[in-house]
Amino acid sequence: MRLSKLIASTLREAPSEAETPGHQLLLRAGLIQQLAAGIYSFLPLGWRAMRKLEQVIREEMDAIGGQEVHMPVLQPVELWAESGRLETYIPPLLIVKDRRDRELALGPTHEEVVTDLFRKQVQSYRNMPALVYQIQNKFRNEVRARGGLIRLREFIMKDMYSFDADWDGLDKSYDAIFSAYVKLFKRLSLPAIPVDADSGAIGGKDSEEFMYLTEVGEDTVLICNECGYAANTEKADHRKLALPEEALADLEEVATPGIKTIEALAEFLKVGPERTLKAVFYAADGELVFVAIRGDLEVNETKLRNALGGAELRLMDDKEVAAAGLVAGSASPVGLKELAKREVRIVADDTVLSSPNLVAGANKADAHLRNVNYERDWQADIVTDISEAGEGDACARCEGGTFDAKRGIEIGHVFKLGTVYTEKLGAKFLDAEGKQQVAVMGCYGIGVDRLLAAIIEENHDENGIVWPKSIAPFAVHIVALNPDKEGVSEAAERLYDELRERGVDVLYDDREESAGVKFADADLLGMPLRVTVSPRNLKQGSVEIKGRSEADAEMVPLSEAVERLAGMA
RNA sequence: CGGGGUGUAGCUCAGCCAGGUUAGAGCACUUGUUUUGGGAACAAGAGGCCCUCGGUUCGAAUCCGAGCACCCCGACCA
Repeated sequence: MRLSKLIASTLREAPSEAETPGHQLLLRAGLIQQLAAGIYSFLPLGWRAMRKLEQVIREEMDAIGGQEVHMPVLQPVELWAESGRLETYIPPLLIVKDRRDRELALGPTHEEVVTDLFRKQVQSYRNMPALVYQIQNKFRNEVRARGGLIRLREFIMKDMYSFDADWDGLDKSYDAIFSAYVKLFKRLSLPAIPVDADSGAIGGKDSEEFMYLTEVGEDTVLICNECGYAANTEKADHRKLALPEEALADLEEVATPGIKTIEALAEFLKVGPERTLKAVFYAADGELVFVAIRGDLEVNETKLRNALGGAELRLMDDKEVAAAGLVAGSASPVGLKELAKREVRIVADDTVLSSPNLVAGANKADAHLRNVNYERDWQADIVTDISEAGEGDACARCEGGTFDAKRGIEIGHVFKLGTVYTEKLGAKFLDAEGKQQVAVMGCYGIGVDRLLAAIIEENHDENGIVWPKSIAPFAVHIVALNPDKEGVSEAAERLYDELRERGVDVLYDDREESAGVKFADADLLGMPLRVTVSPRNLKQGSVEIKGRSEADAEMVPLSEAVERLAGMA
């Protein structure tokens, strides 16, 4: 490719929309162009990198027996009704109507479609495990796009699905794909670590995310400084402070004028926040949910959502709380259901079971209750772990370890789905005994655009991108200085042609630009090898070869240049 | 959806508060001359529905109202 003909130009200044170094480089190097929030075009260089990246992913998926397919973007909503996700999938599906008013969802993921494919194609255990994957555009009705390619509304995903004859088989498939991911990220020069994760709207049991740790990440990962246990905050198990056992004391109302927060309450009554009961109100699909949690803990909305069966959650504001006949600053589960003007569900964190004599609200302003005890004074509809772990909290997986918090980008996610979809959609096969069985499923995603963004975030310096060889848009970048002088242009053209004949991907800077501009662009674009052809070098019968990450260049005789470069590329 | 911010040339921004000639700069782009090893110099040019709609006014990029878009923080996820 001749740089003079490239339909994208480099930018000296990054558009103001970009904040992270990676996003700025993506725009400055002319790899992508935004069309709308979370929707981007890939320009020639960006698309070449994407295609190479896809190819590396394909090789790793094929290596473990993956079979590439291509499934439709348009998915009949009836299929989603069959799996039960038409109502529960959050955010809601993007749905278009065809000319006969039939509703089609733009696929945000393909569990339903692939399960349908499997049930129609595979009838025997002999064809299993079945590993199918595709690399394809996904559409999500995201609440908020973010960070360039980090969070998109339309994006490219590599999604693989495994179908096994039994649960042991699923474990094996999962492990094989897990290992393939480890290998893949290593090959891409990207340090990514697996962490425990919630399975969210996809469903299923075990699930791990591959995180690239970076300050610009949007997820928070907790890592135990003792045992190494790593988990997304939405999933992390922490050891909550245990309170000493004590005899239950009598309920007692105390005046707490103007006290509305746990902090103020603890201060006012001279007790630790762990001796208080915090009340938080949520609207869960319109239903009023009262969450009771010890004052020293925070609500983990993912855990809460799971406890409520996947409802869409929203914190209620004080007005809504008041409209329900309750007092936001002094709410209490004691006598709550009698007082509330509408149906209310009470969800309690499991710490309430072992935390005696707490201070809770009195359901009226300026008053609280002492010695509130679960069971005796109030009961919840659901009692489970709904508290969020944070930095410094004790790890539940070992003795003595505490969590460090890190930011990360989730570039891959693997799930053991089990039989959630295969049962609903009737994906059955015959086993060795001729008995009908339901297939056991797993799914494994990689966000390809996001992966590209992470690779750039990880592989750049102050001058630009430093492409890993495996996905660089071009292997060699020829810089011709003073192309109109002393045979420079001829030598550069010949090098360009001969390298291409050898199958090397070459970018050729044939523009009439000053040396400074050309070198700066070469650094910005970041191809692994730079060859400088100039009058000065040609006088010695040489060209200059420099690796993008090397400090110094090497003079190589012109006659050997093609051979050398072809060997290095 | 809640909170914060921004919309003026391809990009970065000034002008707006205190309304008043043909709306500016730098970068990028075109032409010419001179340069030529780390974002050159000079000269000449092209390029703007000042986000949209409505209002106030003799007159609106500027003031007022509504809307839209984009960015950031939270809920969603690859």
